[in-house]
Amino acid sequence: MPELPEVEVTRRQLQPLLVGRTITRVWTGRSSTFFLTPPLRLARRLAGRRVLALDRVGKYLLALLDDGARLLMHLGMTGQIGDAPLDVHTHLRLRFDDGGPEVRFHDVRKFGKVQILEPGRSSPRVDRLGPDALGVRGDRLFTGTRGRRAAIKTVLLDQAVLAGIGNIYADEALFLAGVRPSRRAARVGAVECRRLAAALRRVLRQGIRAGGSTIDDYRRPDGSPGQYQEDHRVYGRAGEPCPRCRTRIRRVVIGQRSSHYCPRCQS
DNA sequence: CAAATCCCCTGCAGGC
DNA sequence: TGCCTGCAGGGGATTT
Repeated sequence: MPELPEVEVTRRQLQPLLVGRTITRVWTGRSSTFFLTPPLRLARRLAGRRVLALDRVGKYLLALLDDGARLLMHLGMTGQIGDAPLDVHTHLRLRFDDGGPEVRFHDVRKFGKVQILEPGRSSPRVDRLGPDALGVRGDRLFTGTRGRRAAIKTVLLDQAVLAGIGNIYADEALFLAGVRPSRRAARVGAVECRRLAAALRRVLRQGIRAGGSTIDDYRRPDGSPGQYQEDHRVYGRAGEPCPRCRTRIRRVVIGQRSSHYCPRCQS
């Protein structure tokens, strides 16, 4: 479930483990779904490279290398990078010239991805992304939802409109903004868009501060779980009382995704 | 063009 | 106890 906050927490903790260090040895697994760049080529491209920076865009991490290439990484559903477990689900291991701790990419479900982006080149995966959700403003949400007949929840999950929102933070922001997830996106007005944008920024920042949400798989680079799940107001709380009005939280499926909302507070 | 559907992958919960 | 089914979900590809 890594969404923007989980990826950002990963970026911050991973930064000192990658940036400034030179990769000496690379070990890879063989999963063809995980490696967008074939494992042997990826290993050859990484060996000897120094990492200059670690950036995030939406749910993607981008490690800038000293030859101008970039390593694109996505955590998928169950990815963990850093001091991750070493077992059959470990797909990538990086060792460094300083003899310090190795960095591992572990991913049980293999929805995660790694890919080398050669110097000056990008990827449709990145190019397609809308603006990063952490700085979203109401007007962006407003223009991004015009002409969209789909549910507002579905549009929030569209990475081309906003990059970084996933199922949890969409539900949480919609609750804070008082907007029902099933509402048609185009019917959400400018005022509500502004309120929704503020709610998104708020839940994303709160999520980062709490170290992300750990439902079952997510772990920070050091292996510790996040804490934001404790603060979830509606996500995963179907049947529990709304924290604002005590009405039972409802769970419905919207766009193949479970959605949670308060039928009284959200319209 | 938008939206709906399918698929990838694995562990786990629930039913019998 | 063990087997089977269904579900979770990010996101790309395909179909409607």
